[in-house]
Amino acid sequence: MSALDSIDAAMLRILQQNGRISNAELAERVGLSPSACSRRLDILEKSGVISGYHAHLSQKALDYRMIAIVHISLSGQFAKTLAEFEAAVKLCPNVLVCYLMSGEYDYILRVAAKDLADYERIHRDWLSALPHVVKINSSFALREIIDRPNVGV
Amino acid sequence: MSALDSIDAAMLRILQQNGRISNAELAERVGLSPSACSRRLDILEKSGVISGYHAHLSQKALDYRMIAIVHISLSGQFAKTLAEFEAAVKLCPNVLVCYLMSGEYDYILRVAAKDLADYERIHRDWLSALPHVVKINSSFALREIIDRPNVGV
DNA sequence: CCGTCTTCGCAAGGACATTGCGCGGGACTT
DNA sequence: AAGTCCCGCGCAATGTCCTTGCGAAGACGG
Repeated sequence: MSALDSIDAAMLRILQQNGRISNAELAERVGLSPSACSRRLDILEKSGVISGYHAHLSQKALDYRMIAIVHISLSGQFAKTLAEFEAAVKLCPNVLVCYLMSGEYDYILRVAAKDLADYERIHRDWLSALPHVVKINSSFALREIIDRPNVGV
Repeated sequence: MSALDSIDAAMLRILQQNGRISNAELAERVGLSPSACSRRLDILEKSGVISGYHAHLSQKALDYRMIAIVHISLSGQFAKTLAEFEAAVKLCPNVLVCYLMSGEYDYILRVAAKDLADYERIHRDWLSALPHVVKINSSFALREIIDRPNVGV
């Protein structure tokens, strides 16, 4: 996998903001012929630099309307403890985001649920079953103020 | 704007997972002719149900590598106080996500920065300038475990 | 029972994506 | 410095796809 040059970077910047742009227009905006652009795009996709394309829906169209922010502390910071926790949390499909954090808690999770009953199920079946957890703190999003896919978009 | 039927819902579900699928294949997977599918997609986009399409990049390709989670408390919960804060926070391009929350803090923000110096600038120029703030608590993501665009993807 | 409205499928024309091919410029060797 | 290799480009062609106009079928209400 070779390094990204400035044309690749321009392509990525455009595709972050408009993932459904046609190859022809993308080529024009980065100053390439459509064929060269198509070949570069193919490389970016196959090498994994672009991991996918996704439609961004307005909140009223979403099935999963409820967002919970979950702070979790583990019983230790040993590599094995972290690895076991992370392997388990990856299996829960409702966890959209999970970061290992600095600060008071070890992990922060963003969990999507359809409603409160659905969240109760997720909490019971998934979150409570995560290994090495000593503290779980759930907060709910009352309202979404901003949800941008990328910086400055 | 009419309600979404089951075909619209199927289209949205597919487009959430593959935003660059061709109209022809999308039509086939929801059981419509390409022309009918194209017209429905046009309506979904123009009515705002689909707010955009975005390429999802692997973290190594991103300019903005550093993620900060910022908890903020305001001096009150009056509608005017919240509205003024929200109007101000929307102006900062580095704030990717902002929720009004239940729990200890009033707002939680996900902020993207290029590096620590960039974050220091954002904190100084934007976050510190937000109105009615009485407490700011920044934590940094040490490692990304999960970053899914949608449930179960 | 008829008019209207909506949404479908079909067909055509124009745009688009992709692949093979040949060229040119840079790097490296002799 | 000349030769060679190799990577990436543009061009061209072909097959596919997207879109729009058109007519028909069904739902609904007067």
